[in-house]
Amino acid sequence: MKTPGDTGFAFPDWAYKPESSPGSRQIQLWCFILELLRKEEYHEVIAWQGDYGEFVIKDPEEVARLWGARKCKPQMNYDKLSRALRYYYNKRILHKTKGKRFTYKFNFNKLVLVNYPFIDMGSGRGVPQSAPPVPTGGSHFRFPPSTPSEVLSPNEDLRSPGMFSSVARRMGRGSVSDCSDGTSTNSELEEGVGGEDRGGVGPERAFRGLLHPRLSHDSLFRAYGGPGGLGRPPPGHRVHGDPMSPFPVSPLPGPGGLLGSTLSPALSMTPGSHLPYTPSPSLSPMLGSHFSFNPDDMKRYLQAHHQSVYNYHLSPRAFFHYPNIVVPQPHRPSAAPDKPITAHHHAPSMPHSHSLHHHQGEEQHPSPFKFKLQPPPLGRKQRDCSASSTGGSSSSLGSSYAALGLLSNSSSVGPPKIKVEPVSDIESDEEVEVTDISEEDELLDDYEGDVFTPPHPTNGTAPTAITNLGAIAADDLDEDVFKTPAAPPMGPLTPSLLGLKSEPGQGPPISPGGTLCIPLKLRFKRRWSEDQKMEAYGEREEAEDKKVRAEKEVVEEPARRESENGEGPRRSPSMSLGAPPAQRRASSELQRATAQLSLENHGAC
DNA sequence: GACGGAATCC
DNA sequence: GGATTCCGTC
Repeated sequence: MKTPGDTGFAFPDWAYKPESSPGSRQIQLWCFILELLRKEEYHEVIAWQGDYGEFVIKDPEEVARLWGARKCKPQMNYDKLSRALRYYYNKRILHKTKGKRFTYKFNFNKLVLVNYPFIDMGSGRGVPQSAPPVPTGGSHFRFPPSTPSEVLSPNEDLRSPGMFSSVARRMGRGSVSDCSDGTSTNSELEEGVGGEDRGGVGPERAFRGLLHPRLSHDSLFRAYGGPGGLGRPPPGHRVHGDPMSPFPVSPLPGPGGLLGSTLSPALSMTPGSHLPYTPSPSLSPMLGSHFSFNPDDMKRYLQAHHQSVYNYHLSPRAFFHYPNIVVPQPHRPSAAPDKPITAHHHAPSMPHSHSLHHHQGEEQHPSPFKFKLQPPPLGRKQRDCSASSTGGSSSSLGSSYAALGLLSNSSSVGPPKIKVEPVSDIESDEEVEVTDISEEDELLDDYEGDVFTPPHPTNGTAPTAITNLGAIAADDLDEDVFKTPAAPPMGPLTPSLLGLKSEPGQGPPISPGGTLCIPLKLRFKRRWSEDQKMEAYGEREEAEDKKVRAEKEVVEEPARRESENGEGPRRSPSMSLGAPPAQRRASSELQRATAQLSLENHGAC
């Protein structure tokens, strides 16, 4: 019923490129699907419906026929087509909306990667897709006060179609990442939770969270189109409270969808997955700024998002990898190892979450790494196997931990196949992909008692230039984001924070070395050698940590299980910060500079 | 209906 | 690599 055009479902143009690329005669299925979704004439066959990015195939056989026609496969049928669609699950381009027949959901986040390969995600490490592992599955997280959602009155007609379409396009431009992958994950969560849990951090909040507090509905409306704009909902379109919607307020862009199109398709399709961090004011600036799905804006957004996510203690998985940018590796608190780890899930505790630990050897915790046993998405056969093999858990544990020592080759462990993944490690796309989403969700809860330890730069992405985004987040976001409810248009997470150009009105950050007015590049140079030393030291430390940690885990795990609820050595009290403010600041400087250089380099492409 | 393995095609 | 085809299973 709804199409991007008539509902404000403003997906970026690239998402609708018929053949993806001019010379490509081999249209991909997802492109074809989008194509159909975009066309009014096929609304009776396939249409957007439900959650953002979600669509329902109303006439499976017809869609299959059309697909077959396009591919010159007259024998095509829904069974085959659906098989192709299922292959997208692992690729995280698409996922199934459970419980709804013929209903799938796009994960545009992934598609962004596909269409923006220039955005170096770090050799295969894609967007932590959807599932930016939300610390507590969304139900425990609480926005910091003064989030846009609180600023915007529920009565304000943010759902105005006109506004949506236009605002959406604007905002959407700024929401490329999602981190979501969470999309999938959260999608699962959503269904599992049945919507109740979304009350506090529901889609509405999520979407509202994208609006800058300062941008009233009116201003947005005026600024971005107003009535009659793209996205005017066609008659009969779902509106607020539509029973068809799984949400109190349809997250769908355009018709009834609160800020629907506001979200970029690239952004997690699942509001719930964003909630934990979407509200970050860091995204707000994007609203008013000129952001579009062009490389530069995309990169800016990604960075902002990256940091934003980090600021919200999301799993490292939720991070993109940028060239020369390596996520920090929070060190576990050496001082308060027993500290309840749940605390770190709350924004207020953030200030101490991400430090430059790896630059401060003395502050480092013996091991920044944490490992989490994660059952792999068992195939039917595998499931059978594991099911029949009792005690698989323990045995797998053993083997898993054995694999731990390998770290980079956990998959090589023999059966029982239980994936051992360093919680802190940014998985490669493939790794993420093989992880069963639903299981991930379940694991998210586990994370609650755990700590998301940022990945270690073992991915081969320009290990030399370490840009500690986490530090930035901890350094700046913590200080600014939550302190300035009524931030100016450019908000707390300004370009400078993102390692971009410094805003004229915003003096460059003061660095320890009194580099206040020194250009980023110069500051960068000045810091370079110094940081190199620190990094070298830090990396050695980390390598050691990992090693020791892995060994330690292997040894301790059995004991820990035995002691059941004992106060055994927790794997992670981590989110402490080990770096002195001054050093964090210094590193932050470096990161900014690096980020900028990185952007500049890419911008030149 | 949905899933996913396996073989195969292009 | 991205389907397509077939098929067993749930």
